[in-house]
Amino acid sequence: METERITRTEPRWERRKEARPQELMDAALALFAEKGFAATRLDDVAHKAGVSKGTLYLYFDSKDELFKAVVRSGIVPAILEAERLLEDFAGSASALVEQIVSGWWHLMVTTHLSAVPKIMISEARNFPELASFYHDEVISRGKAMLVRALQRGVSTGEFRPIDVEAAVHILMAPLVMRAVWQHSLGCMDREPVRPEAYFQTYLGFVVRSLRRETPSC
Amino acid sequence: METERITRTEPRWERRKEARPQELMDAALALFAEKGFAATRLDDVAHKAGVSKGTLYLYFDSKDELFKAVVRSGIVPAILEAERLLEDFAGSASALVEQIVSGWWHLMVTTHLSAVPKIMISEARNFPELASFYHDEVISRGKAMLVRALQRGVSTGEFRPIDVEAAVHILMAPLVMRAVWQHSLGCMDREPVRPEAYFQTYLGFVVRSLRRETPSC
Amino acid sequence: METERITRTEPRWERRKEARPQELMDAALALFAEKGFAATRLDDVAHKAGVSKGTLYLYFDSKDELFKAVVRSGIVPAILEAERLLEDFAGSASALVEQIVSGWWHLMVTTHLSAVPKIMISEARNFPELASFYHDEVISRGKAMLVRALQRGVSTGEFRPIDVEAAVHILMAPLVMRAVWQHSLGCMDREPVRPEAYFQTYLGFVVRSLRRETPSC
Amino acid sequence: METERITRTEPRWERRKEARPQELMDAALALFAEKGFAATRLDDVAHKAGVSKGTLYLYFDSKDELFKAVVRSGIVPAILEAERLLEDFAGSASALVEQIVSGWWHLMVTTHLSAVPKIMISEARNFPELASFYHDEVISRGKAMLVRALQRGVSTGEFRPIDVEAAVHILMAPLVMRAVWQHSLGCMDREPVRPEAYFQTYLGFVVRSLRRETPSC
DNA sequence: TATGAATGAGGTTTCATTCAT
DNA sequence: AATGAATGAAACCTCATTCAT
Repeated sequence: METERITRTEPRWERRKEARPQELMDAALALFAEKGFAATRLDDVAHKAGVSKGTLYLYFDSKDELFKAVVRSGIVPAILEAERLLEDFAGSASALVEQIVSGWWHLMVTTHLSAVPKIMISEARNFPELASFYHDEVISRGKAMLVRALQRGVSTGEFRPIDVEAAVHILMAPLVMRAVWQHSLGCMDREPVRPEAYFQTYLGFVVRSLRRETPSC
Repeated sequence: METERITRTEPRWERRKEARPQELMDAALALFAEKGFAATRLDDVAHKAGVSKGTLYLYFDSKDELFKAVVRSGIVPAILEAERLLEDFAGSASALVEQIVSGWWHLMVTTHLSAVPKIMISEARNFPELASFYHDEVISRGKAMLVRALQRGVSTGEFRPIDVEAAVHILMAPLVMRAVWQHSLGCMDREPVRPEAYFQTYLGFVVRSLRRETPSC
Repeated sequence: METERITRTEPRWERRKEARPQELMDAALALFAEKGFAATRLDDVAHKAGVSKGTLYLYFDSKDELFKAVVRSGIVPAILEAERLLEDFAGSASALVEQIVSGWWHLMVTTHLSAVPKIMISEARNFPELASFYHDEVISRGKAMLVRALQRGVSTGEFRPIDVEAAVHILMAPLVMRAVWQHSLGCMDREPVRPEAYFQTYLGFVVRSLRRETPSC
Repeated sequence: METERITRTEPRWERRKEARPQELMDAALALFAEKGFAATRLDDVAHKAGVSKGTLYLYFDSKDELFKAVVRSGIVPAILEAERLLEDFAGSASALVEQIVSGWWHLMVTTHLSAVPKIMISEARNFPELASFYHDEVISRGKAMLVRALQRGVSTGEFRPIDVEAAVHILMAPLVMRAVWQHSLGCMDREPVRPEAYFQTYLGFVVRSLRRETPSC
């Protein structure tokens, strides 16, 4: 017992109060996205974050609260930033729409947040309160931005007249779907469509779908 | 609330045993779509189908097998019928595309099958074998139909040149997304877009996205 | 597998829907009395009752509900019967008091219900709702019986004037204490006082405590 | 609510480490009495004593040891003092008995020690060793004092002949019960009996129970 | 064939205890 | 001496699965 004193060099654990919540949420985000909420075990979340199960409960009151924290902290900052960016956008309606969809695309490509839409869609029914929160804080506000952009284009005559509400859903679908797909059936694709090709083709579709008809000669 | 049983016309005691599997799969489809796979209890499935939990095991070996049977029996017949219908389609590429998307739309609107894409997307990662099956038997074959239609349009000059693979994903996204939405966050929409408006707007987008550019004067 | 067919003579379990609840409550009563509520494991309760843990949950929603059921089903019938017996009691106040305390003593000696006062006293603070129920349904009604008997004795001059409310507590204390003692420190007594000696001495004290002073000569 | 700290007169930083164990035991006594042993969390004990959980372990090796220390330090000094007081008591047997019960009553009313009988009764079965200690050091010695007093009264003819062992239990029951009651179901009493009324009525009962029968004329 | 009581593995959650700071 | 973050064993509870009836 007293004989080996030098052996233990590294401590059994470290004290990392500040970093823990984010590490745990990152681990949880990944697992929720991969397996869904119910199939994710807290043991695995803790293990992935490099702590024990008990530690998780120092920072989150329950599995539900962890899930909510993951969604809230993951997406709300992004929507806020988007709103700030667009606040005093000066360009054409086309450019504005392109800015919005590019912003979303960029967010999904450069971060792990594409998992959030997937888990929200998968689990909305089991978390009505969270779904309500997500609807109010993310979807409504995201839609509002796009609705305003389309209405501006229509009223200036830059876009043809359209059902703006329907159009927003239709325009966003390929972007949301791509994110969702990556975390579910996408891994089955033998020859997945490359991201750039997908987005460029998508942009081409958006432009042609919206612009005013050029009178044929 | 959750207790509403499958409607039956025959009296209980004459129910032929051949009908049982389908009744159970119907009940399961509804509950899987609503709550997800893990959160659905077999007790509830059995109760909704009007039988006891033990009976369920006379027809399905496990919860997993029930799930697979639901997906398989729900969607494969539909894809088969679609292929048969399109086999000797004679019209233009536009008409062909419209036929395909209308067929899907009709299927989703008139049956409960819109739940299948939702649960496949939600659970694909937990059922790799089933996901593989679904990919091969449903997605690949569905995509193939649309790819052929687009290629035909492009080669005849009816459509502009496009990345056909990407286009298929983008074109289907608003349709799949609509189905998925209904079974998740859709219930949060205060003023949901009416189905007809959605589909008509969608069709307008599809047409304008694909057709050859009219040379401006 | 197929080779040994005669070996298994007794089934893995029996179906005893009717008897289970009482068996479980009996087991729980014994263990709650011995170890207290928190220190009793449901595993042990189930094992003592000869079933598995899961079975317990077929009959009781939670550990709390099991505890409440034990108390309720154990004591309420006894109090009811006591009230019925005393309803048209015709003898003297002394005889009435003796009837009441003898009834309690008999109940404690001939059944396992002496555990109920012990666990109620030990756990009252952790189950305010149950304590309230017990107070209203058992203690209040028990006290009421004794209060009436004492008042009758005082007003007929059979007993000396006393503070009836205080007297009830004091008179019951040796009876309740004896029950409680048996389930806690009693097992430490090297030479426990025999039940009959205890009760006879007690009765002697009661009589002398209550009866009117005989005027000294 | 539970957070009220032990009142301190010295400022925090000067608190001598000698005071800590008693502060912790005071906090523990209160919580053990209120919730029982198992339901008391060491976090709460530490918090109530104004220290952290880790500090508690500097003074007590485990929750069990803390519990034992609480009981030991709470009650042994009291019994010692009682023995000293009674050692050369010169009055009548009646006065001696009254001195003993008054001494107990006073102790229970003026300190928080009434919690000790309650927790010992509740937890005796879970702590056989402690129960044994308590039985030998407290109950036996307390009983011995009363036994001697009664025997003296009987042999001098001041008391009537009685079963002394039984009488001791019966005489103490109303006192012990009152202490126990305060920490359990007592809080349910709508109109609790006032302490003075209780004790005076009790004393009246004791006197009449013990004194020699006055021969009726 | 049909039932539903019984099972028990596996998950979430709590909290006494340890130990890096 | 003091802290409180981290641990992990152990408890409650759920529910897919089995099997006596």
